[in-house]
Amino acid sequence: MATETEENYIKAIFKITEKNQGAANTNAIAKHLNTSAASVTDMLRRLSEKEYFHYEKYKGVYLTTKGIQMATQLVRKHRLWEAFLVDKLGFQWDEVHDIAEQLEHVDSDELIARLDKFLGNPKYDPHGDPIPNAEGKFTLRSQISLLNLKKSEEGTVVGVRNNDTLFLQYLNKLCINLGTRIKIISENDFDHSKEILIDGEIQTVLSQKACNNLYVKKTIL
Amino acid sequence: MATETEENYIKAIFKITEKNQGAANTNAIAKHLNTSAASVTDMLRRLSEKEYFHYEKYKGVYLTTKGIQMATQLVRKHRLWEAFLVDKLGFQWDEVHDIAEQLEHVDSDELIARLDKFLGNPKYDPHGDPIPNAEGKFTLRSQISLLNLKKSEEGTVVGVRNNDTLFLQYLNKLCINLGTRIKIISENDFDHSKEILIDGEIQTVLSQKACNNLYVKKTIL
DNA sequence: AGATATTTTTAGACTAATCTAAAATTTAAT
DNA sequence: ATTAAATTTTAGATTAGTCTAAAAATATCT
Repeated sequence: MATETEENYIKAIFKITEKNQGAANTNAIAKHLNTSAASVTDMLRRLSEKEYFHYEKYKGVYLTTKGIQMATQLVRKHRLWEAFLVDKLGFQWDEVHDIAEQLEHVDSDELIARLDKFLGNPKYDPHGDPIPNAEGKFTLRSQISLLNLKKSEEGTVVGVRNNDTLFLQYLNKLCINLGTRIKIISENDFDHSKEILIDGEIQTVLSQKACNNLYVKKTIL
Repeated sequence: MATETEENYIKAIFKITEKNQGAANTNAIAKHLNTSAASVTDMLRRLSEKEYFHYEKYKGVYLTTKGIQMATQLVRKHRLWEAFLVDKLGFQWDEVHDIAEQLEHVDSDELIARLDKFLGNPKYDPHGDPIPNAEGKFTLRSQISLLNLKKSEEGTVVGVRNNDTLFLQYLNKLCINLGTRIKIISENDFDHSKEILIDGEIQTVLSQKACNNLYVKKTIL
């Protein structure tokens, strides 16, 4: 089991990398945890032995699969507790963060499974943020166009911007339907076209215009 | 705010003095907290500056009013969480202690007030132990579970904890009803079962689970 | 009362997490 | 391409909580 401090470091790194798209640097983590850069370096050096993340001196840090799993479960716990505090105890949505911050460190899988069920397996917390399931999967609520999906990210098709027949026929030919999984293999900076993988099988290229027309729910993990 | 460790020391001292009627000694605290006597001495010396208790070398320790208040609030929090885990999340009464042990350290008076209300201001936890109110007062039980009846003590059945059909049928078979007198003949330290005498006639053995489920009014002898 | 056993405390050391100040490295700018 | 600025790391210290082994105090038993 990880200590509370360790869990907070993992969560901070997760949040920073989620936002910044790239390694989390020492100063950002220090600011996030309200501690000194020296402390962070120290902690990263010791914690990196536990393989939650990759750490290279002066190069910042990014989570391993193990680290991402841990962070996702923490997010799940945090958001379930927030849902409990608002839905059951009648707190306002802006009063619950600090309490959930404490509750999320309580260690019991059984507790979280039962809490989830008690709340009716909610998909979103009181802030509208998605609650990961026990396996760590969750979809972003707001659908985004494929334009906003970055390299190596994945999403599920949920719709199109407009029902242009030609576009729908085009999608058909590519075997892209509602529910189809799409992964971004690479992005072309010149014309903003994207190389994509359809349902883990077919590989093709979509133009910027096509990407803009296609809505997906982003898959985390 | 006290650290989690500090809170655990206060609670241990409270429980020991509650039982032993007198100062809590070093060894007892060490055993209770599963730590060494040396660590306890060390902790007592440092903690006594915070005026939660009086400490004199070699003489043991007893709580001040401040310490008793703190301990009582911890007990309140612990028992409210246990009630939540059993009544709302469907845990068994014997599964909740370790989880409540973690939850009780979450720091928010507002949270506890709302939890209390949400549970319907319960007077007793799932083990039949009384829950102190926000001011630290709690009602003495006139009814206690058979668990708390010691060897050679006697009581009259006044109720059951929950109306589990199987349990009621079981009681029926043993000729145990409201008003039945029960005397404890012996206690088994291994599995906490008790040998009992029913209405001065029938002798049998009740498991810990059965004892916990059966409420009696203790007969003053 | 004196010897023995038990309990408690001290001494010294360890780990996790933190700090400040100084040194090293990377990034940005002229 | 140097220099300046920002970032990151090291060095050395601190605090809370813990440990073992040894010393000191108290309790127990003839």
